[in-house]
Amino acid sequence: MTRAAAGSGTVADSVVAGEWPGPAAPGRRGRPRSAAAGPAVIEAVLRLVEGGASLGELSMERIAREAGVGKATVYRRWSGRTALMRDVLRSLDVPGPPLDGASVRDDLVALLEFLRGGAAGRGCALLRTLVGHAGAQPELWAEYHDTLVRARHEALLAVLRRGVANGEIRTDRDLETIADLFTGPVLARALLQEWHGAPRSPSADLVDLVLEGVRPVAGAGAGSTPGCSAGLGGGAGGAGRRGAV
Amino acid sequence: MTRAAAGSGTVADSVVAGEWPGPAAPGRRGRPRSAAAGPAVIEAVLRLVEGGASLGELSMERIAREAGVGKATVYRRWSGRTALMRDVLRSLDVPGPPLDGASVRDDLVALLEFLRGGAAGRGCALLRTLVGHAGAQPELWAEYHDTLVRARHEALLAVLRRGVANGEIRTDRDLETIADLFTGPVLARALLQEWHGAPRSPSADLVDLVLEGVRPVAGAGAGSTPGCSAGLGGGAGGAGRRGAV
DNA sequence: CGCATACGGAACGGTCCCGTATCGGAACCT
DNA sequence: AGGTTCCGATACGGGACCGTTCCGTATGCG
Repeated sequence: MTRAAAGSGTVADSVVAGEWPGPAAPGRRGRPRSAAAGPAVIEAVLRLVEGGASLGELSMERIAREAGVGKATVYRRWSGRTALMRDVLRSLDVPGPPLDGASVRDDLVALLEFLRGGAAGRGCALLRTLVGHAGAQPELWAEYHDTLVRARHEALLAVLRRGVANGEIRTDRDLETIADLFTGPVLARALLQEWHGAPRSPSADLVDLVLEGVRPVAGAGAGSTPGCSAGLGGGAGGAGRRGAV
Repeated sequence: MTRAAAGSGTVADSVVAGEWPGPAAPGRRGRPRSAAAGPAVIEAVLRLVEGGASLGELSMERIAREAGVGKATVYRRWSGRTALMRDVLRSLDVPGPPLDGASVRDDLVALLEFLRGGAAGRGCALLRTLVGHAGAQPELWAEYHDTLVRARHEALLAVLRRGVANGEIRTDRDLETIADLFTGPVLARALLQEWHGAPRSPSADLVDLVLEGVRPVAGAGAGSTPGCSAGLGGGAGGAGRRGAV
């Protein structure tokens, strides 16, 4: 095991070496498994997907070659392509951003910025690849959805509910629809745009624009409606905060 | 030619039979090409993609089988998979909705409704498939983008510019960002959601919410800001129109 | 009618991949 | 040292697909 683990251990850093699949018994007798081979394979998959490969082009042979690993070593750790892809997904399951709860607006900005960051690099490449194969590999998509999407969606809904309680968000619209207003533009741009140096407007602008739209209308919503023209002026930049808790 | 053209000619209806690729000379001598085979192949590709097949699973043999057509017949009309896919994309190039220009809001609703409709059926399946393979097949994605995306994006921008001229849309934000606010939620939901009976909030709600957010803020934007609390009340349903021209 | 061409079907050689097996060597435990 | 296991590499039989070519048949033009 020399050629593996050549890349900067992006994954290896976040995973305890040795906890990879397979019968890694404690009282093992012979030569122990290389701690680097597993992460090297995961990393190779991510590198290939990032390079634009679709799932169909991800042959086990190519993965092993890219990882600098024998094919048998891959099969020794994973039962097949499905099990491997599952662990690739889990390797991307990083905790979400801290939401201090001080300001709904700031939490939304943090969430969207986190989403954009995750959707920018290899996360975006994987998301695109999986979206394209969601029909062909439903359980893989379900795994992705349950592992990476659901938690963040729940976090977003929690923030939005706080906004509703504060009176910053109108109650006469479905909360899921409002959530789509925030995440939709970020996801759509990540998925569809040139995704190589694509221009990105700041998350703060997006949040401010949408917040303006989902604010309770006068004479309708429940809570206290902030002053109608209290918004920031016309200037650019992420000027004043609005409606803190 | 008996088994082809079995499906309801969804594509054949919109294409002049006989204009399909290949040396279809006018003064041809022998047996003329079947007018049904070409559309049957296109239809088969769409059917397969709609059924969840990724590009890698779209073998020429499977396409021919699905179309009830010999493989040689496919190769007689198209030089290969790339040329075939190009024509599949073009078969989906339907004209956009009529934008009467009477109301910016109504035009936006019409555009989004059209977008959602196109992104709901086979258009959505093809979009997902292509997004997944955009890295592997850049020229195919470029063809899709130029054929189907660009025109509608330009139409949307034109409507938004009218909104700017009317004073319905603030000028201190990038128009592309504002366009993303409208299209992003629709596209993201079409691409990511369960896409089998996925719940959809009406386009009108989306337009009204976003329009509220992109309205010029008091004391800043150029045009006349419509009355602050002029919006519709809290009720559900697609109530009153706002800010007609 | 007769010919030219298209048709569906089947086969070709070639390439790639799968999942398994086997190799010589290397690493680790007892 | 000896035994055991993992390592990368390579080879295997089986299968799918590619793009082409050849059938025997069907069909329309001149």
